Amino acid sequence: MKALIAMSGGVDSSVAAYRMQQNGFDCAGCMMKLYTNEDAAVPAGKTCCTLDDTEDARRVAFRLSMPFYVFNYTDEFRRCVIREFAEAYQNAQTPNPCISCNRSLKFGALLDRARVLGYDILATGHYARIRFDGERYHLHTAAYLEKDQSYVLYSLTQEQLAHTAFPLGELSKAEVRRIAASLELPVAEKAESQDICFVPDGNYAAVVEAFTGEPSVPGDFVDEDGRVLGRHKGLIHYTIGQRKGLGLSLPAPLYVIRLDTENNRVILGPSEALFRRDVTVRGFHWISGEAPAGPVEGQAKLRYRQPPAPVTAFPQDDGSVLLSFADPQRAPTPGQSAVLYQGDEVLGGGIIE
RNA sequence: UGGGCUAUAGCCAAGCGGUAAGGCACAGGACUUUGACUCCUGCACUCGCUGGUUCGAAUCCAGCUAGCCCAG
Repeated sequence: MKALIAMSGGVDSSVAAYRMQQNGFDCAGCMMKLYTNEDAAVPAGKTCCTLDDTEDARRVAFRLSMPFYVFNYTDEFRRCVIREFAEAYQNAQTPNPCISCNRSLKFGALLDRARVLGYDILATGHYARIRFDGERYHLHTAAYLEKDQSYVLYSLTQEQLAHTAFPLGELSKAEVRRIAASLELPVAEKAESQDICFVPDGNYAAVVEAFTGEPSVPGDFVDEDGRVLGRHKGLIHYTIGQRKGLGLSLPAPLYVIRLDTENNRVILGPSEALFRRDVTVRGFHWISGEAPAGPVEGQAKLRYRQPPAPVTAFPQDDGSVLLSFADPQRAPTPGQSAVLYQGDEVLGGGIIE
C-alpha cells in the first residue's frame, strides 16, 4: 500500500510520516505550495510554506528515506480559499479559511492528485481518528482532546475518509514531540503554528482589500438604540463578539453584537446581548452521507477552541440544520463553522447563518 | 459684569491632611491550524498653574487660568 503524507515542515506531519512508515506503508512526503508571499501583500515573514518550512519537510523526508515532492497549488488556493475568505468578509461574515483549505485543497485537490498518482492513502498530521465499521467510515475526536482537530475536518466525505489516515489520532502532543526527539528530527522543538497562514501580520483586512480591490468604508458605531458612539474603520475589520480594537471608552466594555450592512453600521452592546440559544447552520454536511430522519441529540461547537455544548439538531428540508442549545451560546458568528458531535464522534457540520 | 460649581492618566472616576483605588481604552505576552472571547503583565515619581499653612498637601488657604451653571 502506498501512502502520500502531506507535510508542513512541522512536528506533527513529520511524526505522521514516520508513523505511516512504521505501519508498513510505502511512503512519500509532499509539501503544498499554497501561495507566494507577494500574494499576501506583505513582506516575507514567518508564515507556513516558506522556504524554511519546505526545507524542514524535505530534511525530515530525507531522514526517513522517503521521496519528497513539492506541489504547486497557488492557483487553487487563491481561487478557492483566499477568494472565499475575501467574499465572506465582503458579506459581513467571518470565515474560517482553515476549513475551506482542508475541504478544497488538502482533501480536495491534493487527495485527488494522490489517487491519480497511485497512492492509496493520504495521511496528514491532524489529531483526529477515523473508524470503519465494515460499512461506513466514522470521524472521531483525537484520543487526547487537548489537541483535537476534528472540528476542522467535518467536511470530509465517505469517499475521502476511505482514503485518508490520521496517524496521530491516538497520540498526545507530548508523545509526538518525544517521538520526534528520539528520531532526532530537526523539527522536534518547533513552535505550534498560529494565525492565518497567508496573513502574516494579522492584518487580514489588508489582504481582503488587496484581493477585492475595494477599500473598506468607514461608518458609525451605534448602540442598540441607534445612538452614534463613534466611527468604525469599515465592516470587514469587525466580527461578532469582538471587544478589542474599537477604541471606544465607556464605563463597561462594549462588544460587536451585529454588523448592519444596510447602513454600514456596527452595532455595539454589552456581553449579555451576544447569547443565542438557536443557531441555523446552512449547507450541513453529514459525515455518514445522509441526513438523519429526525432530530438528533448531541453536542456542538461553534468555534474551534470551545468545548462542545449540549444541543438538539433539527435537520431541515433545505439541507440546513437548526441547532437548539440547552444553554444560550455566546456570539454565534455567521461564516464560522458549527460542528455537531455525538460523544467523540463527529456527525457533521456547516456554516453558521 | 456679579454669584455659584468644577478642575486627578487618552476617557470616566475614587480620594476629604499621611505619601495617587477602580473601570474603559491602549500596549505587550499567554492561549491557538480561523476571526474572536478569555487570561496575565504594563500604563499619573504625580493630582489646572503659582504661592502659602503644616513634620507632611491631590486633600486646608490665597491668587491666577479654564470650563459649566445661575443672574443680567
